[in-house]
Amino acid sequence: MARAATTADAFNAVAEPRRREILDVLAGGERPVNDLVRLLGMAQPQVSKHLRVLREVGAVDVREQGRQRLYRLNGHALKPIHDWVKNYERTWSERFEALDVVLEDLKQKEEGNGSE
Amino acid sequence: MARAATTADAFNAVAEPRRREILDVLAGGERPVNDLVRLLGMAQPQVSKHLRVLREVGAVDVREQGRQRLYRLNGHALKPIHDWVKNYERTWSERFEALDVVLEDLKQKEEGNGSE
DNA sequence: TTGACATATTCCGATACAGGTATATGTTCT
DNA sequence: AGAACATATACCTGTATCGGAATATGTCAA
Repeated sequence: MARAATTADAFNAVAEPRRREILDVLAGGERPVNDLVRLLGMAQPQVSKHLRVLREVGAVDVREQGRQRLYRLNGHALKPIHDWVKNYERTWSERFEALDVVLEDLKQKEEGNGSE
Repeated sequence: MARAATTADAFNAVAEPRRREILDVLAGGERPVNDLVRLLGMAQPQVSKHLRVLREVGAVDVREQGRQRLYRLNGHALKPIHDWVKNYERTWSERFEALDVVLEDLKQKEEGNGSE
């Protein structure tokens, strides 16, 4: 078995920095392909290919308008990533560390009550 | 050029589901390799290999103890992922959508003041 | 219809992965 | 020293990628 396909899920699709850049631009609103080509300075075929991957994982939607294709962000596809990574926020956030202290404290008291 | 190395950054390292599983276990505390092998039901060499990748991107630290190597989570390496994805939270969170409405409203009023 | 424009697809070559299996390295115990 | 244990590394194979270049598909305009 080789590495999972880039289209396997959002995690794999978004591992490519260029695709994140594309999403970052689309976060500002719907865009035709050529806008992305100009704004990101990448070749048109590569943009189309990256967009295909993003479409396959549901991170973007397309709409046809004349000879243009307008791409729009669909952030829903990124929710699983957020859901997973947010559980690690405590490892660097002071706010969560403080919360951990409180919870640990409560736990101590509970144990005290239970045993005495 | 081929796909970026799995060790290129946390995004690539974490695109592999097995490696996320490993981190999820380590979130519960320090563990020797064999614990991971048993808990995740994967072959020992694969676990070692995944741990190497996670080490190279700084997502885990190792500590030697006798013949064991205790691996510990280092969530800091995941912060860039969180920082990136959290900006998309508005696309699925009702709370953020409500905030967007408020901000849009403020913007309208400002424009009104400016032009009259 | 011909041409200009917008986008997608195809073919290429190089690269690196992931799992499997075998083996190497290092440590503890007797 | 030798055996048992814990972990890491090496080698193999199939596969999917990425960028580049060329080309195909589709739409509008004169």
